[in-house]
Amino acid sequence: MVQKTASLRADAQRNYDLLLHTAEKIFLKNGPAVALESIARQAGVGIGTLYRHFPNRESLIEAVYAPKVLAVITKASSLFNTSPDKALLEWLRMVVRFSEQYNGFGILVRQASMDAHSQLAQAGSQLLENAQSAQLVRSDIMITDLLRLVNALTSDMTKEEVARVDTLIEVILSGLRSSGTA
Amino acid sequence: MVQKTASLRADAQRNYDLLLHTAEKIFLKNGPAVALESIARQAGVGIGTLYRHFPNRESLIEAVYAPKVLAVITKASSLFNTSPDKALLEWLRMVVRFSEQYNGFGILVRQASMDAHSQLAQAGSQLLENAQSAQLVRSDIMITDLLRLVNALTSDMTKEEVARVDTLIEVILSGLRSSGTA
DNA sequence: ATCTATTCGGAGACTAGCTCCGTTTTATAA
DNA sequence: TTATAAAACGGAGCTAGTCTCCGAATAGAT
Repeated sequence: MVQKTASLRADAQRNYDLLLHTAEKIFLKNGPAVALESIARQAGVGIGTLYRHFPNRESLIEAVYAPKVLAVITKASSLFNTSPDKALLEWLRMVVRFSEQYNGFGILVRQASMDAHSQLAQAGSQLLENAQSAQLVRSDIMITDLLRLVNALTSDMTKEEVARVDTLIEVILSGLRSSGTA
Repeated sequence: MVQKTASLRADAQRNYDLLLHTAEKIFLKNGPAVALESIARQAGVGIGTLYRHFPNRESLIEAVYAPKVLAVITKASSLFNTSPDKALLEWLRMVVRFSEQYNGFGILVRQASMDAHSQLAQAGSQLLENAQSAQLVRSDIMITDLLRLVNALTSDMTKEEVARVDTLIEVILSGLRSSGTA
């Protein structure tokens, strides 16, 4: 049960949760462009109720993906004191895994919530800076570059393309190691 | 004047051209999601006429970008007998330039026309194979990987992000040079 | 049990995609 | 020329989806 704010009325809280769970299920199955009416219907509430809790599609997407974003951010913290190259690599792998699993969530997050996206960027930039201080990654790279590459990599993929992801990450990572501007 | 097929009636040909030019202008300014009605209106024809010539959004996009795709394919041929690494690099630069200029045209093309996309892929794969034969690019890369990376790079960019493109291409290209699976 | 603030939910306004078909225009040939 | 048939036009109108508004229903406090 996810509390939206302090003290919603019981029915409101119930419907909020129902909508969130239903939306996640449907987004996963049909992508984020499904008719919002169908989410409301399947959750057993009226369309008006959906729009009261989530005034537009973005805010619903944001709410659905917030826990995932949080997980990725937490992961970054937990990796902060491990060896810089492995930390960055492992973190990027996690971002990619989420992005695969949740149908390009990185891009969704970017479109739906600048706020969530910049939190993500901030978390990652710690790891990137560590790797750069250790001379493991060229110095002219910014975290937004990495997120762009990695998110773009995984958006809108067919089954066969998913199989290529590991190779492509390797390419990117080994590209990152090269000299830089100097 | 672009002939659609042999012998259209004069008014039909005129409207076809008008729609194409108007669509290109509007896509460039407002992106490919604009209301098709607005294209018809600005071209001075009825919406029915637009749909007769272009039965859906994809076919209009495909028609608008076809000359660009052709240019990129032609470029690939013209580079075929130059030094393999430079050829591939220059070709990818051209793809990226188009993609910047035409608002992520690579991805559009992929979504709008599997056919155009696979022609693009075929043209590029010649250059890629040359580079791989010369041991300049790791052998486990496919042309679709490259197109995906490069298109991903340039889709949906803000002004500041455009400035990062050169760096990111460098990253990708230097990543491509590394060992491979062996 | 009563009352009031909160929430519900669907009717309906609005927008964009797309189709259908009566009207208009072009090309042809008499 | 003019008549005619085929081709093309274009917008009314259908569908589907987003989003709003407000009378009805409900929770929870007294």
